[in-house]
Amino acid sequence: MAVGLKEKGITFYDVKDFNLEQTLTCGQCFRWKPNADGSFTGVIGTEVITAVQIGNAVMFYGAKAENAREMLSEYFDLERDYGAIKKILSQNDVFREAITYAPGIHILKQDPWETVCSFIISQNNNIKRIMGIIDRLCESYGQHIEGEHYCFPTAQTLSWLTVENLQPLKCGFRAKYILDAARRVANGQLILNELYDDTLDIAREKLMKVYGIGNKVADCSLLFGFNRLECFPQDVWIKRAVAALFPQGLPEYVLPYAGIAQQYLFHYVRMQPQVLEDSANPPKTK
DNA sequence: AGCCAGGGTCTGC
DNA sequence: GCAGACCATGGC
Repeated sequence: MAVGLKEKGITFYDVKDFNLEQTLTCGQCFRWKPNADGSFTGVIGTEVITAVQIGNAVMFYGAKAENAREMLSEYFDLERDYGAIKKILSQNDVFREAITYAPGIHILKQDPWETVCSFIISQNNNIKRIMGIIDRLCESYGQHIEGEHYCFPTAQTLSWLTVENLQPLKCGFRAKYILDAARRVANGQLILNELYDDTLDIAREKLMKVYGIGNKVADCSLLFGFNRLECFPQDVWIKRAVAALFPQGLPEYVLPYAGIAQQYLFHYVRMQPQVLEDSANPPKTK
């Protein structure tokens, strides 16, 4: 059983436009695991959290911090009016379909360093394997919390390592990228907290000084780690979707929420790839 | 068995 | 500026 019966939880009643499962399995995070009872367990910062949704109520167990409620609300972006945003995006038929498929996706606000490091690992990789590498990274170099749960290793910790130290993780050519990012963060060449206040162009530029961070990883970091909702990361799936479904580009009214729109679209085309089977753009994959 | 994956860098035009 | 080779590894 994932949750002790006597453990006190934090409950958000009457959440709207939110689905825990959709949010945690749509490909924006890599450390939440489903339990047999329908709940999910993951680590936020230094705390092991188990979350469960019953209708419009979401309960979180395991949070010990004083400001846990606030922290959880921020992490899951529970205050934002997604209904209003979905209404705007739904003016477009494609986004309306994507939203209908998974209307409960929220953009998480994850730890910046964890997000940067995780999306470096994500490059030219598949989600299953990304999760395995990150598990091994945390188990090898993250602070132990309890049971099988570990913190994400700090940049300072990783900055001391060599590619040989990372070899058992099987992260391949990405090892040197992880180390460059860790060293830049540890020695102050890259100050992640600055990126909250920077313009998008400056923030991107700073991230892309890291060996191994290009446009896409920078945008994923800013979207999922800094809540920069106007970022529109383009991986292979989104590029395919844009080519097939938005040959003229995105509608203007989407741009302020392009990141949210992107996540609905990403999940939709990955789960329903047949929507990309357009006679004008025959997909390469059979 | 062979193509693909939430890409980026480097080289050569 | 752009195309193509190359990078590690394993999921499917």
